[in-house]
Amino acid sequence: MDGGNRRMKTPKISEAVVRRLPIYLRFLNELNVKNVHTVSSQDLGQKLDLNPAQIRKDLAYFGEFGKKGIGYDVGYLIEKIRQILKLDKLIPVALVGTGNLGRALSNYNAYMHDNMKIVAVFDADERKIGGSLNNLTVQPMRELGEAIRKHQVRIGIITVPAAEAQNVANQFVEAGVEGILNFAPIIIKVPLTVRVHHADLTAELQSLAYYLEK
Amino acid sequence: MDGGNRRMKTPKISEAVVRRLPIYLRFLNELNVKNVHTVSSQDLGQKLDLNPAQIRKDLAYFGEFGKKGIGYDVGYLIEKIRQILKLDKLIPVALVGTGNLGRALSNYNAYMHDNMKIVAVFDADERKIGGSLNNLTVQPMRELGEAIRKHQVRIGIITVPAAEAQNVANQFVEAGVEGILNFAPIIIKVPLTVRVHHADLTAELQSLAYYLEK
DNA sequence: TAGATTGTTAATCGATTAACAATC
DNA sequence: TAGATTGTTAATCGATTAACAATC
Repeated sequence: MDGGNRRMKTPKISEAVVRRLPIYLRFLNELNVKNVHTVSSQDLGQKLDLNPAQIRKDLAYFGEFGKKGIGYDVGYLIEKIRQILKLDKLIPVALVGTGNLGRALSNYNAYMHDNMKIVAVFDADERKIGGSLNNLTVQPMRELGEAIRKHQVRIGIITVPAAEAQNVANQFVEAGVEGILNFAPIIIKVPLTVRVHHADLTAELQSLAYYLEK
Repeated sequence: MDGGNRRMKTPKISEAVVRRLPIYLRFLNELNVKNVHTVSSQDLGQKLDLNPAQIRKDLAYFGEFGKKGIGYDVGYLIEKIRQILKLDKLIPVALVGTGNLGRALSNYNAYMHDNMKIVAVFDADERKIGGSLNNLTVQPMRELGEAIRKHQVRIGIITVPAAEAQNVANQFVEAGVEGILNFAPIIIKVPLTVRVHHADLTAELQSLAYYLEK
C-alpha cells in the first residue's frame, strides 16, 4: 500500500510517532532559548505529558541521539529532529482562501514555523484579489498553477468553504504539490502520492462536548 | 485513572471512536440536506475513507441504530449521534483572544456548530475591549469569571499567544469550565476533571513536511 | 426466497509501557 | 565507584479488520 520501501533508511515509522516530533521540537526550542543544554526523557515526558519510554523509543527510530547516564543534548536533538522533519531546508507553501482563518495562518506562519514559508496566497473572490496579506499580494485562482511551479511550492493550505475544497485540492495536485493541509470540513480525495492532513476544528470542538458531564 | 466508572451507561469508549463521531455526523447532515434517507456502513466508509466494520463497531458501542439488510436511517442516526455528543442541547462557549484566529473561530461558530454557541469573548489587550466580534462585545479579562458563571459557559477556547495560554486556562478552570480547546502551541496543565483538546496547527503542518519526498 | 447489511465475536495488527543490560 | 539514563527487547494493552450468524 506504500508502493515499495523507498530507501529503507527508516523501517516503518508510525503516524503517531511523526506527530509527536514537532511537539518535541517545540519544547526543545523553548529549552534552547532558556539556555538549557541537556534534557532527559524523564524531563520531556513530564512537561509534555508523555511516557519517557515512548519518547526514547520515538527518537531511537531515527538514531542514537542521547548519552547513557546523561540525557540528550538540546541543540543536537533540535538539529536532528529538524532534519528528520525536513525542516532543515526551506519549504515553500501556498495558501488558498484569505478569510479570517487564512489570515490567521499567514500571520502565524510569518514568524513561527522555522523554514516553512507561505510564498503565495490565492482567493476566488475577485474583490480580494490584489489585496495584501502579510507582504504578499492575493492572486486569482487562475494564476495558481504557474505561481506554484515558479516558487516550487511543496505544500498547500486550504482555508476555503467546504464546497470549494475538493476543487482547490485538485488544482494543488495538478500543480504538483506534495502535501496538503486541509481546514475545510470535508474529506478531500487525492492520489496516494499526495499526503493530506486534515485540521478539523469543528470535530475537535464537538468531540470535546462528549466529555462534558451529563 | 478515570476516577471510577460513572454511570457505566457506556463501557469504555476510546478517544479514537469519539473523534470519529463528528465526522459521521457531518457527512450524515450532508446526506440529509440531499434528501438521502438511508445509508450503509459501506457507503459511509467509502466517502470517509474508513473501514465499514469500524463504523459499525463505533456505532454499536452506543446502541443498535441500523437495520440488518437495510442500513442506517440518516435522520435517526443524526439524532442519536447528536445525543451521544451532547449536541442535543445548547452548549455555551467562551473564547479568549480576538486575533485573526479567534475571529475566524467565532465566524465559523456563528453558523456551523449546531448547538455550540460562543456567548462571550475576551481579550487582554485594552485596545480591543469594547470592540465587536460577531455580535458580541469584547470584554476585559477581569470580567471572565463572572461572565462564565452568568452564561453557564461549559467550554473555553484559547486563542492567545503561548506565553499567556496557561494563565488563561487557569482562569477558565477557576471559573468552572469543563472543557478547553487550546490553540496555543504549548501543553497546558489542568486538573483531571477538565478535558483539554489541543488543536496544534503548527504540529499539523510540520508533521506534513516529514512526508515530503527527499 | 435471495440479497443485503447489520451487530458482534474472533483474529490480527500496531502502539504503548515496563524492564533492564549497557554505559556515561 | 555509584548514580543516572539511554537504547532496546519483551510484555501488555488497545484498536482495527475480517468473518459470519442473524435478520430485514
